[in-house]
Amino acid sequence: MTLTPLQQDFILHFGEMGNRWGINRTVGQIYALLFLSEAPLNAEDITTALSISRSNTSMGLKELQSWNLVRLRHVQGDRRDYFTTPDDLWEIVRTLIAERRKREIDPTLTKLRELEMQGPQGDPYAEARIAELRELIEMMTQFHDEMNRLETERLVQLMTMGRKLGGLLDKAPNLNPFRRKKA
Amino acid sequence: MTLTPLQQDFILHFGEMGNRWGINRTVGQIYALLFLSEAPLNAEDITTALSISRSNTSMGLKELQSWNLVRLRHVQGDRRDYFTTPDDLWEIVRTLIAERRKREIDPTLTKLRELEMQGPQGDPYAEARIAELRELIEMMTQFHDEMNRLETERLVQLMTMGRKLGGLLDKAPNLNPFRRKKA
DNA sequence: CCGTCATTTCAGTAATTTCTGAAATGCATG
DNA sequence: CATGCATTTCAGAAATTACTGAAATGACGG
Repeated sequence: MTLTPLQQDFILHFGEMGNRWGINRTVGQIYALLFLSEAPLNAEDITTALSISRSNTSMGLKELQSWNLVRLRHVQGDRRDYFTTPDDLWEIVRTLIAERRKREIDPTLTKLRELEMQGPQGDPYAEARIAELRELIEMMTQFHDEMNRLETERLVQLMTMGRKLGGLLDKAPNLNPFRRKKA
Repeated sequence: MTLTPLQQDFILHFGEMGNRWGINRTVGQIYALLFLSEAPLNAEDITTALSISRSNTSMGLKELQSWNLVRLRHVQGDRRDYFTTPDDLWEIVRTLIAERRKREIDPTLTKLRELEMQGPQGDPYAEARIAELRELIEMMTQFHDEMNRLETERLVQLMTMGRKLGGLLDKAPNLNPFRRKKA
């Protein structure tokens, strides 16, 4: 496995960004390599392409699988595991959002509910703050569930509406208690 | 500064989650403490409440300021700096999204554009993949810009529409080339 | 079952990040 | 312009995370 300069550049960037994305450099690089490769790659391919140890590749792939970011494939007459990323970028985005929610949001929602279950503790401000935060997170996760239900085509329609979105909301029936707080 | 059990529990949770959110434990704890405190706190308050070093507090506050997550306040006749979090949770969410975009998305968008500027490199698959990724990120960042322009009231209206959202899109004028790909 | 090859695990090491105490800097007041 | 506080900086220590090579496990074909 030898890389083109374009691949090199892209892979190094993903490696650097890995930290910020909550994965390590190697995992970012493995993902970038798979993302740019049309054909599925096996662990040996990845190991040589990135000049890392075989065990590091194994751990990186395990991590990517735990994120549901790679797909396992098999090639006829070859017992090694091959990996790819989905062709559909929207599928990748959906996965990323779902997994980040699972890791970054859901545990906190659980904790907030747990704290509220314990009832008043004589700290009204903190209790109100926690309740408000829980409500907001619930609203956002419910919205995410709804967005997830939409077909990609609809999602793209919504996202490309631009300035028209405000106008469309005007036409919507008055569905909820938050609408028109003041006016 | 002595903490209630409720505060303790919440603060420890935010500390643990800090890693996953791309900040460290201390920064998460400082934020949690400020979030639950009605009155602004100074660095000394934070240092004693969390049993950390004064310098660690200083660095943590600097980090939170770089994220625009805390507000600096001053108290009459006291030359120390006091800190709070915004009362409005939606403002906090907007800030979080904006800052994460700045750190996690924008640099990659820049890099992708840079790679495309270099023109064809004889690797059509990788080039197509990069172009597709750039387009998707551009669509999402533009959508984010639009959402950001909406007043909170409108945002809440949109988010609480639930199942009605699909129906509303039906009523929307056909604005874009992605709509109705097949049918 | 045996041998071969692929993958995973794991203990030790390397690299990185976080935290501390001490020193330096900044800044308002008398 | 010295003094007293508040804050920041920074070098080293402590803690955590990432990576490697070697050994263990698994899985298939003969």
